[in-house]
Amino acid sequence: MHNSFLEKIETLCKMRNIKLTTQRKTVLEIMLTANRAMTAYDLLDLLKLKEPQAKPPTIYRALEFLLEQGFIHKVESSNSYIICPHFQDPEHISILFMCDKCKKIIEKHSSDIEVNLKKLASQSDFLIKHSVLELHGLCKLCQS
Amino acid sequence: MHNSFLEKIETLCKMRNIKLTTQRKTVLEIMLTANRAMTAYDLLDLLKLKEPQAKPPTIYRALEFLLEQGFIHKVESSNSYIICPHFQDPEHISILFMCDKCKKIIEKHSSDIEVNLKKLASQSDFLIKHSVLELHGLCKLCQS
DNA sequence: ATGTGCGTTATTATAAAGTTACGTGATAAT
DNA sequence: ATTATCACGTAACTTTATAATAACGCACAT
Repeated sequence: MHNSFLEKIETLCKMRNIKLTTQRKTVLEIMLTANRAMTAYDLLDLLKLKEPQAKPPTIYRALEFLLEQGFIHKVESSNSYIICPHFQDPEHISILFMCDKCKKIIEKHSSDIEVNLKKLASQSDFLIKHSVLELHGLCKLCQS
Repeated sequence: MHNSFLEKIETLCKMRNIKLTTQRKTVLEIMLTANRAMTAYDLLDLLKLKEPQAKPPTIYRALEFLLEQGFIHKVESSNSYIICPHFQDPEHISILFMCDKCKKIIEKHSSDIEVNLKKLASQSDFLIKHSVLELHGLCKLCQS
């Protein structure tokens, strides 16, 4: 199931010479198992099952690490966090389609949109560092 | 200066038959004067100068009203709120270019991007209700 | 004019999300 | 071995937002 995902992450960490500690790996596993966006405190509660001493900074540190490495995204409009299936491609711009009913999130990409955004930015000599593209609405199943 | 903005808002409220109360108007004035994104508590502090009894719910109620009417946007990635200069066009998708250094926000639009986003959404039969497009980086002045 | 309905405002309390500060032990680099 | 850095533990706190309920006040129907 998600073993291959974790294995790839582990390999990548070795290549980057950074430490995927047990704690960080546990948080990743929790997120993989959940397979949906979760808040920091949701994650903290689950982390506590394995590491009862965990406190808010514990989870925020792990999230910071995972965000830096591009393994997860922060979902700004719901203050939550979600696995990024495209961590191999660090420069990608992700577009999140978020169903407001069932809470499912689909990550998509579009080079057309990337090009258009960059064009729009360059018109104002704006240098893009990070993009937050979150589209709220209803998924196919939740429309009927 | 920003009188014309307020006048237009007032006219619009009359047309919609909704009440731009003194409190709500004061909040709008504060936002217009500031001319940048502000957090709810920034706004609350300034509102208190005129209305010392104001409490968190006071500002959140005003913000809720202004958001519903499309007079302001919530900036999700900084938990703040900003005037929307395009309140006349309720269906527009706004793209916010946010300078992480000087905090200035430029709102832009692109029908190309709108079309592309809708196309991408329809590929998954996703029905878009609301868009959060926030691009972080450096503005022209802050790059040098 | 008067009550009644409903939107607005007031007040208290609490929840949710995130940070700061400081210490300790492990690791690794020289 | 020594020192610098990183990861983690812990307590306290700040910031952001919502819940629950009461009181006010105007619109308008009788």
